[in-house]
Formats: sequence, structure tokens, C-alpha cells
Amino acid sequence: MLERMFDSALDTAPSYRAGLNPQQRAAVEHGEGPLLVIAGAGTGKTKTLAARVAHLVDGGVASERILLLTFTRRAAQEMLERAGRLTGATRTGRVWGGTFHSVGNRLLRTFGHALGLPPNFTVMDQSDSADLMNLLRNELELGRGRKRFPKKETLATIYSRVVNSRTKLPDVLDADFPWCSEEAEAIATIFTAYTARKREQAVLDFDDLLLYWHALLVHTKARAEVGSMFEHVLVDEYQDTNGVQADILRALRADNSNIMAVGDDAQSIYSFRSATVRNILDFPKHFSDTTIVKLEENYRSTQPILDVSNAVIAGAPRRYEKDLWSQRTGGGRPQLVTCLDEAQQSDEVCKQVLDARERGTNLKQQAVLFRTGHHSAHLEIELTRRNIPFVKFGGLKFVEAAHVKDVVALLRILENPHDELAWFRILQLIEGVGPATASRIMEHLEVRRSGSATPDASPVRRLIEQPPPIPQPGRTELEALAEACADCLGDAPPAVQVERLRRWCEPVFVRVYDNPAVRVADLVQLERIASGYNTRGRFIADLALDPPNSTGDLAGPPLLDEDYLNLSTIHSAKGCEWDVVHVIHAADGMIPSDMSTGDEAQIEEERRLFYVALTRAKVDLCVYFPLRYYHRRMGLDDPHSYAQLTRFVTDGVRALFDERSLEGTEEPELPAKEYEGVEAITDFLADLFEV
DNA sequence: AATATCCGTATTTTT
DNA sequence: TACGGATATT
Repeated sequence: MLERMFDSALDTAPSYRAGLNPQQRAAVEHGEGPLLVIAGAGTGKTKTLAARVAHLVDGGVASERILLLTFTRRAAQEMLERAGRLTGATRTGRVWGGTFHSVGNRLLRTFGHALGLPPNFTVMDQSDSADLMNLLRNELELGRGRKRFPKKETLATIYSRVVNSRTKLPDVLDADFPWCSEEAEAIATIFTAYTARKREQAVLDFDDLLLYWHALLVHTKARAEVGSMFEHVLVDEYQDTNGVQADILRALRADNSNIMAVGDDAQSIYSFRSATVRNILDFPKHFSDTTIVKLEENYRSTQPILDVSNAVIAGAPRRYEKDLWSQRTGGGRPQLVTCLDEAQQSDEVCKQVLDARERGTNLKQQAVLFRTGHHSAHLEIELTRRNIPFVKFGGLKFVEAAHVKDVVALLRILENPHDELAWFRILQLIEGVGPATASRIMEHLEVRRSGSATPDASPVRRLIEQPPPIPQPGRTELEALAEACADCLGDAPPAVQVERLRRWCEPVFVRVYDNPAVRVADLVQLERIASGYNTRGRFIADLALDPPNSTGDLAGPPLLDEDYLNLSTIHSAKGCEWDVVHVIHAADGMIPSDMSTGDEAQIEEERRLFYVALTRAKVDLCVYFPLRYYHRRMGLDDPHSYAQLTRFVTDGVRALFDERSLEGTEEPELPAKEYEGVEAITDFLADLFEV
């Protein structure tokens, strides 16, 4: 609110100019033509982009002719809100904003027919692609009995790498999957079938959304119309885009060259998704007469935090040509805390978090960052035990859970009755139905479009009107399925449909899954999410493209009003900032992750990841390092092992920290247990005192 | 042909 | 540990 008042106080001049430094202003007020902004961490990148949007709109560009491509949907929303505040909310309302994938999805719903794509196509997520790969592998009887044939996830990964890096299959295999090189032919066969099958069924995977978009811009009659839709294109996080995305941008700028890309090569952390820094380096080649602006003044962090961050990134063999500097004074040096083990680390984090809150920093302005989703497991238990509320970003796999996928598959069948994968999944839930029977049923229903199939008779209709014969035990469930589908064929809101489908799932889950109660409860969550949507199609597309990725998205609204601590993978923390940042598990094997120490490029990416984590902090930064890890490996001995401080904190870097060691401090368990009784008394009394 | 059982293994990051 | 894959059983 204060911020809003502040904004309007400066409204006399175009307010988007307020508080911009000369470089930022140059970027914001740049005229026509390509513009590349190299923006170090915390240099006001978001502000600059938002101001640029406001500037364009103020200058008379129709908002629906502006395209803002960001890394997450959330980032787009945030920027547009900000731009709205700078220029009067209604005027930025129609800017196209979102990820490449979501914008591709939107455009293809409208113009896909030019590519022979029906508007009700469905979007597959990563694990769906893997499942389809598996289905085809079995169908083609490839990789059967062979020893080292890639697993389904690996197949999907290889495919995606080939597409996104636009590299030939044998080359990808040689470079990244040498143990599969001999199977190149079989793999190629599967990929060909995979492509054909998706096409047949009007199903697109994530990569297709980009490929089809690109094809739309290059090869179709819709080309001119789509190509001229946007007068200005703005791209955020350009260092994390891949080759196909760069192609799209080039195709998108056939009519004019109004493109602005913002990025930081030191923060590229998505090469596992085929993102390449070359996009930044080659930008001036792709777009002639590029203006380059560099933002180096950091407004986020205090100088001691930047000193550490700069020192870490300076360790990269390929130097990044900027040093961040800040005018922000105050704040102590970052802390490096050595802990005995993970338990002590969790304990210490809790203490520090609460301390900071005592000193006036809300939980919301603090974050705990870690390399992988499960790194926070221990801490989460500890936080729960102490009643410290938190929301976790990243690493959450709500929509990946089998039972959630089941319901989504049901919705997909209703939306696109030729979605073979969805049918295959659902039919096998029925008692006595396995792969073979499922295939037979699907044939009966004519799920696969055969040339002679009548176009109107949908497999769903056929299921309702001419139910296929199946073995006795499953008949009731199949009938119930037909009824459930029949009830959902109308225009009932998605939430109502989810509720109806859940009723079908309940008895099935009891038979099929371990703890059905928990799973059914998840479906209620799904229902809640569905209630935010008007159409089933939008709901499932969003579930795939923009799944709930924090525990907060899942919790009811009440939690969001309260104060809560942020827990986040470093990847999900990209673009965020907090007053106090705690980085845990700063041990070799965690950062860099054991899985990524294969070659130097991977290790360097891990370094940048660590750099991203450090530069999220505004005022206080605390890095934790547990000395001892307990393994629950089956191995005969070694119940624990000793870790080393992450290699990215060299002696030189280490000297920039204030160090604290908790070794030798008594084990935290003891006092905690001793006080348990006391806590009970406190709770008891608090209860009594409650008004 | 479906399901039960067992064994082994690998274990990230995300649109 | 939990899941996937392969084998054994119904």
C-alpha cells in the first residue's frame, strides 16, 4: 500500500520513469529495433521490463499487440500487474503474457487448424510422454530382453534433447547417452512411431507446443496473420531459452524487429532442458543492429553479500564480465555455519529464522533454499513440530501422483475421446483388465482413428451406448464408468465433473491403491483447483502447463493470509528475493549435486546455481554445512559418512564469511526432549488463558 | 492374461 | 525408500 502511495506521489512525470537509473531508462525508452539487456542479479530487471511495457502502452501501442514471454506464469502476472500500476491498470490488461509453452498453447488453439490440429488437442506432460514411449516400445517389441535398452524416462529425455537442441539423434546419443549408442536404430523407430501416434490422436507434448508454433510461423497460411499479431515482443530470462525458442522469436520478427531480450549469462541454470547461453551471445547476430544495455548496479543486496556472490562466480573458468556493486550499506557479513549433522542444521535454521523474526523480519521475508526437493524433508518435520508455518515451492509432485493422473486422464478422455494414453490408463484401473483387455476394449471403441471410422461417433458415446464385453469381475465398474462419463458430457463446470469422477474413483482406489483415504482427499484438493476454471479444456491444459507448484497453491486461502516461511528449490527461487536467505546443505554432493559432477559444464551449471541462491538475499545471508550424513543404504557398514564443504566456497570465498561452528555443541535431541513436558504445560496454560 | 511377489536400483532441477 | 521391472502364480 505504501508503495502505491509512493507511486502516485510521483505521478506528475510519467511514473514509469521514476527511480530509473540511466541504463534502465535507456532500456525502457529504447525506440524501435532489437534490444538486448544484460541484467545481473538484482539489477532491477523486473522493474525495467514492467516499465518498458508501461512505456509502450503510454506511447500508444495497443496492449494486445505486446507479447511478454517469461519463465513462469507467475512472473508474467507479476510484471503485468506492476506495469498496470504504472500506467493505469486497465490499459495493460490485454497484453499477451506467459511462458513460451502457454502462449504456444493459446495460439495453437486458435490457429492450429492451419496445421491440421483440432482445437481440442490435449497436452501431455513429461511422464505422459514417457508412458507413450513405453507403450510403443512394447508394441514394437523393441528393447525386449535386451540388456541396456533405455528406460521410458530416458527415452523421453533423449527425444526432448534431440528436439530442443536440434541435434541429430546419433550425436545426442554419443554426447550424452553413450551407453545407448548401439540402439540408435531402435530408438529412432520408437521416436518415429511416437511422433505419428501423437499426431493421430491430436496430442501434443511440451516440445510440440514450441515446434508447432514455429511451424505455424514458417510454413502455413496463417503465417502472415500470426506473424503480424505482435508489434513488440519482450523476453525475460533469455539465458534459459533453447534453440527452438530462439527460432520462434526470429520467425516472430519477420515483419519488424521490435524485440527486447533480458538475461544474465551468469544465471543460466536450465541447460538440462537444452537451454543455451548461446542465445544471448548470438542475439546480435540473429537480430542486426542490436542495441546492448548492461545493468550492473544491484539494488537488492548489501555489499558483503555481493562480495561473496562475486567471488563464487569469479571461480568460473569462463569469466563473466560483470561485477555487481551496490550502494546499499549496513548488514553484516554473510554467515557460514558448520553443523554436526542434518538434525543440528534443521535446529539451527529454526533458531535463526525465529531470531530474525524477533528482530522484525517476518517469516514471509525469509526463505530457505536447497538444491533438490527432498533436501528440505528433515527441516519440514522440524518446522511442523515447532509450529512454524511454511510454504514449499518446487519439488512438489501433486499432479504427478498416480491417482491425480487418473482423474486427469478421465477429463482428457472427455475432452479428447481419441486420447489413447488416457484410455489405456483408465481401463486398466478396472478389475480384471490389464494391457491386453484394455487394448481389446479400445479397439472395440475405435479409440484410434482408423481411416474408415465415422467421424462423429466418439468412443465415449460408444462406451455409453454399446458397452464392450469384458470379463465378469469388471462389468460393474465399467458400467459405472460409462455412467460417470455420460454425466460429464454436458457443460457442467470442471469442479462438478471432478466431483462426479471422484465418486467413480473412490471404490476403485480402495481396491487398487495402498492408502485410499489420502488419495481421495487429494481429489478434493483437485476439485478446489478446478473451481477456478470455467471450462474443462482450460483446466486440463493449465494443469499440464502450469501445475500447482507450491504447497501454498494447494492449501486453502486462509494460509495465505498468515505469515509463513518460504522453502524453495534454488530453481524455483529464480527471480525471487527475500530479506533473509538460508542456504542449506552447502556440501559437496549436494551442491554440486552428485548427479551433476559428470563433466565440467555440469559442474559450472551447479556453480551458477549456487550463485543464484546467494544472490537472492537482500540483507542477511546464512549458509549451512552439515559435517555428517547418515545413509540408509543397504550396505553392510558405514551408517554415516563425512561431507566436505561445497567446492564453490574456496578458501578465498570462505574468508568473506563470518564463520560459526556448532561442532561439539551437544546434540539437539536431548534438550528438545527435556523440554517436551514443559511445552505441554505452556500449551495447557495458553489454552486456559485463551479468551 | 491378470495379478502377486520379489528383487534390485538409482536417487535433480522443470515447461 | 519407493518404484519399476521381471518372474512366479492363479
